[in-house]
Formats: sequence, structure tokens, C-alpha cells
Amino acid sequence: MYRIGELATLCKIKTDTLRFYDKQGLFVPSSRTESGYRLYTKKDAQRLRFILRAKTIGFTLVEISELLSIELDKSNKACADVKSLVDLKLADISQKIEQLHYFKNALQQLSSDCCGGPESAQHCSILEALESTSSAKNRTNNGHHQAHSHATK
Amino acid sequence: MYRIGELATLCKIKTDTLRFYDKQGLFVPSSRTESGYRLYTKKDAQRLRFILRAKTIGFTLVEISELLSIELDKSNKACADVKSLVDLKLADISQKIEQLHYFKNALQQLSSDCCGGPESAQHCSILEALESTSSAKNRTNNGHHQAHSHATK
DNA sequence: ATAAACCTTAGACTTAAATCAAAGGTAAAG
DNA sequence: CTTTACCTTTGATTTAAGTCTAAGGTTTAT
Ligand SMILES: [Zn+2]
Ligand SMILES: [Zn+2]
Ligand SMILES: [Zn+2]
Ligand SMILES: [Zn+2]
Repeated sequence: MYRIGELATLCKIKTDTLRFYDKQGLFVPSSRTESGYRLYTKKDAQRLRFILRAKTIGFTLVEISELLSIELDKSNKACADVKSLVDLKLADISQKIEQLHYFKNALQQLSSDCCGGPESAQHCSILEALESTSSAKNRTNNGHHQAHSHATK
Repeated sequence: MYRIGELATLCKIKTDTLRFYDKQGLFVPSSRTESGYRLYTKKDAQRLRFILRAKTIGFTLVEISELLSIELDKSNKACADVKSLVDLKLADISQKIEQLHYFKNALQQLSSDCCGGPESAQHCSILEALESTSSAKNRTNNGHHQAHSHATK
């Protein structure tokens, strides 16, 4: 059983945040002491870690709530409902990953095309890199130094 | 040459947003009419699309500015500068992707364990997993339908 | 000539997710 | 017994990225 301060330091967040989550109904301690102290179990801590992970990945608190709150309604919900919600998020994430990959490829192309030397970067273009990855353009010449003149002065 | 309203509708954003970006120095029209109307070229539009794409991926406007400043400044920058900045962003992105993958896997695990049927979610594996968040649970039995009674009634 | 689109500055409001502070307590630990 | 941790409520402030409104004016299009 953790008390609010313990859990907070354990998860590197503020007690304020935990009280905030509590008030929002997002993360309610599974019990209280007689005197009202919040008591969190290890399971609570795991749930919190789940929440925090979800957060760092870009889920909003509302979305996280949604996921967690199906739990409360579960006798009225079908497996289909639950699964579809998860699958929606899954599609979301997949798309984001895809877009990030697209970006990453473009930047990687740019980086590998760039000699990294002290000369002017006139011909290094992020926009062009992104354009070219989107349209699979003429990447025939062997990269940057063909386009660059500075390397072969 | 687009005027602010044209570009806005073209990219499905508000003119307000464009003026905002202008004021922030993030996205300045490449010219103005004599009378002061903003004029955007096709290149501007391209730049804007870049910005919007970057935004949906989760870059902040500041980060996007950084990315673009590489572009604007490039004649004053050396290849080394460009490359190091790009590589920094690359690391960023890679980390983001990694995190997203982590979460995707978690969701996929949940999703694939659920029958997705019309029955009560009372014993839905997804909810059970969220309840306990013990991701490494007894995954020995072949998943959801062992736990469920509804599938084999 | 009138409406629609644009210009400016300036400030208020919004949402999300906190964070901070203050007031006025109770409980737990050394 | 006193300090520290906790409780409550309320309200202010923060950051990001806009959005909205208003006032007062100019330009463009029909
Ligand atoms: Zn280069
Ligand atoms: Zn070079
Ligand atoms: Zn099922
Ligand atoms: Zn299920």
C-alpha cells in the first residue's frame, strides 16, 4: 500500500497530479484509510504506469479514461464494443507510426545524402527530401555529392 | 499565388491560423500585394503542408520552426550543422516510433485476445487485462475463449 | 456601389494537463 | 510534541496552439 507521496515519487509525478487524476475519476485509489488518506495498491501502481505510458505516447486523458471506464460498464457492453475501441486506437497509432516512418525516411535520406562537411548546405533540403520520398523521385544519381558542387571543387 | 483565404480553404485551416503562423514567424508569406494582402506561392503551400504534416505527427510549432530554420538558413549553414540537427530530430523520431510500437504491441495483444463477439464483456480478456494490468498473466491457455464461457455455451 | 475578402492591433476565451498557492484543518511519525 | 504528510476546497497561473471578437479601415469582385 502506497500513500500518495510514495506513489508520486515512485512514478516521478506530483501529488497534485494524483489528486487531479482522482478528481477526474481517471485514477482513483482503491481505498482510503479511516482518516481519508489515499491508499494505492501495487495494482494501482501498475494501472498508473499504464496511464503514464499511454500519456507519453500521445493518448489524451479522455481517451485513457474511455479505455478504463469501459471496465465499469462491462456487463452492459459486448466484447465487440470493447474490441472496436481498442482497434480504433490501434488504427490511430498505426497511422501515426506510418507517418513517423515517412518522416524518418525523409530525414534519413537527407542525412545520408549530406556529406556533413564544413561547406555550405545550400543543396541540403528537408522539403525536397520529403517531396522525393513521397513521390519516389529520381534517386538515381548516387546522392548528395553529385548534386553538391562543393565536394569536387 | 494564393491569397490567405484560398490557401486556408485549400489546406483546411482557418485564416486565423495562417495569420497566427505569420505573426509567430513560423510561416510567413513570401510576398504581399501593394495593398498588403498576403501572397502565398505554391512553394509556400508546400511548406505549409510540411508544417501541417509535422504537426499531426506531434511536433510542436517550435520543433517545426527548428526543422524549417535548417531550410531557411541553409546557405549560411554548413553541411555539418544541417546534418547534426537532422540527426537530432532523427533520434527524436526514432524514440517516438519506438514508444508507439511498444504501445501498439500492447494494444494488439489485447485486441487479438478478444473474441470481439456480441456477448457480454463481463469476461472480456481486454478488460481483464486492464483490470490487473498484469501483462504477463497466465497466457498459457489459448487466450480469451478459455476464460470466456460465452463462446462455447 | 455594395458585398465579400482582406488589412491591422489588441485582447478575451478555449482546451488539456497540469502546477501552485492559500486557507484551515487532521493524522502519522520521530 | 512537533514536524511532516496528508486532507479539503477554491481559485490562479501556465503552456500550446489556436479561435473569436471587435473596432476601424482598405481592396477586390460582382
Ligand atoms: Zn549537405
Ligand atoms: Zn555537403
Ligand atoms: Zn468475447
Ligand atoms: Zn472480449
